[in-house]
Amino acid sequence: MEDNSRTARKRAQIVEAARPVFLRNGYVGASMDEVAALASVSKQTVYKHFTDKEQLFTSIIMDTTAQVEGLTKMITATLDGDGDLAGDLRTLARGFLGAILEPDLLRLRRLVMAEAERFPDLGRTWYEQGFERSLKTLAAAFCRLAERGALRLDDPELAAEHFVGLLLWIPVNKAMFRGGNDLYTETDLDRLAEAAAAAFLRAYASRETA
Amino acid sequence: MEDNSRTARKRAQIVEAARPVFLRNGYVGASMDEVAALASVSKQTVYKHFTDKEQLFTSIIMDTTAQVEGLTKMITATLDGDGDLAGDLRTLARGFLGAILEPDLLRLRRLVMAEAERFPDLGRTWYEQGFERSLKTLAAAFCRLAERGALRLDDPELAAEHFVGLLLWIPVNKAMFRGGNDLYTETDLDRLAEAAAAAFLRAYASRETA
DNA sequence: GGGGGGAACTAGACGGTACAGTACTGACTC
DNA sequence: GAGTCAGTACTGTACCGTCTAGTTCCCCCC
Repeated sequence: MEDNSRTARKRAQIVEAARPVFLRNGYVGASMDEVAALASVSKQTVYKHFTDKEQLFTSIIMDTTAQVEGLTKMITATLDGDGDLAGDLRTLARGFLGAILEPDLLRLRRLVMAEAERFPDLGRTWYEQGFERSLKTLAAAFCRLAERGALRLDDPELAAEHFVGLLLWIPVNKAMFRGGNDLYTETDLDRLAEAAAAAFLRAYASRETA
Repeated sequence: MEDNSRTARKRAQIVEAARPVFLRNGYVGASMDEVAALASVSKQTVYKHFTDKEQLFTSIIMDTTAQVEGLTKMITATLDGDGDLAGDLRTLARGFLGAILEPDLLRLRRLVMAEAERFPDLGRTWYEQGFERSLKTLAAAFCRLAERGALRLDDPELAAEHFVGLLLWIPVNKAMFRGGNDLYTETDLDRLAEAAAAAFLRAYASRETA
């Protein structure tokens, strides 16, 4: 499965080292010398694996889109049970918050957005692979809930968009504009999740369950 | 009122020229030589008005917080009438979308977020002056509506956060990750505003008006 | 009204630094 | 022993902030 040849190992070293360098300093601010030094690799080796800085950057960012798997699993695991809908939505919301406020993911978001004009394909792909894919998974789960009569919705995708909007707009913006990660306590996050789930249910629960 | 002395004029020239340079290239990518050239001003003059690149940057970003006035006026002008609430909310939502998807404002958001770790004060101030202030204005307007019996809400600020979350999370993220400004047609925006206003009313309208 | 003094300005060179990408050498690995 | 790698020097470029020298503008006073 995983290629353990020397070439592959060196390449992995470079990628691992380059990620934090780009995350910390941005594309322009990142130095290839620092990448090589941090990877314990010579610059020649870096340029053997990646033609130039640009290609190294895009490779690293594109690799991160695989992390979405975690979110999609969380969605189906939480919503496809038989528990009470309100509790499940709260749990899912809380999980979303925890995942998306992870400091490294925030840095990645900042970086991709900052370079969205310099690397349009990068931004578009990241949005589609990360953002839209989890939205579609959520919409599908809502669809199943609607078929069981728990939700009332004409447009599952719109409902999914509204769910994440209610939940994430405020905390993500606050976190994106403030460097620190001590913005919210655990109970703050619980409260945010609770409020978003409740508002969502008022807007989208079928009448008999309310 | 406005200072027309040579000093003030030169300073204005520099600021006007520097804004697009920073917006286009980011903080690290922006060149002071380019700023001076674009302002038709010598570098000496630039450094007479601003001690260094950092101070020029923060001055420019801080200046933009004044633009919030437009949003707050829009809020009170739209919601403090006697018209039907649903229509007013739709109008307000549509206005928000138009304003926040302005390409230069998007670039500014990208820039401030990208530099939020390098300039923590900048990000925090921008968030508080721009973001929280309009949220508070909106919450106050909702409060007045609740007192007239049109809305049912325990926490006006939470309701305001939910309103903008429903409305903005999806289109703003899409726009931030994709460079182009041809993302949405006018009718797309109308539809987004309509859907957000409707969902908000389902969650927050008092029962008798539903 | 018209000089005159002084601050503000232009133009460009310069020092110091940092960086992308290349080239070379000697050592290690398979 | 052949290819790959570390270490490092090197080239060319870009940029910040300073400096010098000469010019223009503004304002006050006669």
